[in-house]
Amino acid sequence: MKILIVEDEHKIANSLKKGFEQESFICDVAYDGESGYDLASSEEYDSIVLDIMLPKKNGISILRDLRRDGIHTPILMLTAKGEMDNKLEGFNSGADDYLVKPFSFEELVARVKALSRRPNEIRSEIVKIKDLRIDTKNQEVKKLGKVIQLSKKEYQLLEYLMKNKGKIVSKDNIISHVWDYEAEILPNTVEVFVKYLRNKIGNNMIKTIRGFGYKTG
Amino acid sequence: MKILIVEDEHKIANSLKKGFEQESFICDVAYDGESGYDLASSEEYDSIVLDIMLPKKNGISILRDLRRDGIHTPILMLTAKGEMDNKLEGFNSGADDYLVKPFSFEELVARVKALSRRPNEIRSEIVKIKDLRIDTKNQEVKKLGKVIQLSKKEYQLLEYLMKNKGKIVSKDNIISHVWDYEAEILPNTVEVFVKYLRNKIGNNMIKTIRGFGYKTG
DNA sequence: TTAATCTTTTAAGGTATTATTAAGCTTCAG
DNA sequence: CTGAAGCTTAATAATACCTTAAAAGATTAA
Repeated sequence: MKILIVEDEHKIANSLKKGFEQESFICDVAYDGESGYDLASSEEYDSIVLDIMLPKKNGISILRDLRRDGIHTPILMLTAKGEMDNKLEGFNSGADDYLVKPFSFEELVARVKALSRRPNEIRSEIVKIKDLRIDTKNQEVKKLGKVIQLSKKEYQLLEYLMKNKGKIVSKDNIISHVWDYEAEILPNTVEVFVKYLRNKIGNNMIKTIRGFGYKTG
Repeated sequence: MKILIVEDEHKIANSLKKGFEQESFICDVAYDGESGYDLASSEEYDSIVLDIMLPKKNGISILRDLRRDGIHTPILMLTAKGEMDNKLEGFNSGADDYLVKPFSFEELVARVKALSRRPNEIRSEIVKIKDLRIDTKNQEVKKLGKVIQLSKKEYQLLEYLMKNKGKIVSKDNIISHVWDYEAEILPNTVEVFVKYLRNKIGNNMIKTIRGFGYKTG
């Protein structure tokens, strides 16, 4: 179980870290909004504990940006009492839970555990190559943050290629995985769809390995 | 703080009751599904602890009916290990938390406290997109402050779409969530209801993602 | 109850998009 | 140079979705 704590008060942050480690969590800490956002974007966490008031980039902005990026890691917001008005705002930006300071550490742990235990069907898997990322839950493809519209077959083909990034996949392979079990499809159909994809996501993403198949990543 | 425990094993139920009373909770117990449902409908509780396997009416059915009745009391589900598949189902039917047996009593208390402490903002959740807002507590939909009259199914569909705003929901998804568990409904029915909704709330709210489903927000 | 009204579901026709095939062209290895 | 493998484009077939209307179920009022 790995979590991220984003909290600018070093004293609080460190005692939280200690506490969670005692509960056998693996625990990263960020002391400002920007590095919090960067870590949350690049690492895979089971949950994120996120303070609202932060230097450089506030918690709500982080939350909003992460969700926009297609990152659905469960997030628990920490709010000071005076920030009460932000609660609704936080929820509306996609927080999964929140806790008002001061809170008992036991309660925080219980909630984080609850969040992390949520079945991952709710969360989504994200595969990315270069500047292209697909969100397998939302079946959404983005290049440099811009959504690319794909048809169903195009999407399925791309997902298959990207899930096998680094490997060479033959046309037969593709046919048996992307089309129905015993679909009678010409290899040319695959070529055509590769062409469609290249038109949409760029020519440099899918490489042809003559005689063997295609390779991505 | 008043809670309801619905558990058919008298031994467990009674020891839970004792434990909670020591934590100064007021505590009702029901030993089967039907009386559990009746109590939950007629009394006001801060939280409900609900076993899944129950005589007469199972936990998921109780949960679903309560939510349908507009009762949003926080509910914590108890699941035996073998019932793991039901977790998702539980969450999807509107459970707020769940615990897998066997669990420590301390953890149960912590979670129930956490649930009961949740402010009503969560329960009567207000979801809004653009100039449309729905109040899930009152099942009221407003556009630019003006109330929009929706039929039951129309409302349920809209709520489901808006609770998943930003995500693509497939017709199958919609069918299994908005209609009854084993309802035999044609995909066309969903299309028709989308049309009805669009007529009432405007065409720009629900986007069609051909081949995948619909997206809101 | 019965009629009147509203809601839910099915059915059928139309349209636009997507999937597939075919045919000619290009590239590359031998 | 040649033949196989792959690329590309356009044409055709299939299908998803929209729309309208009407049938089937509920609900309400008289």
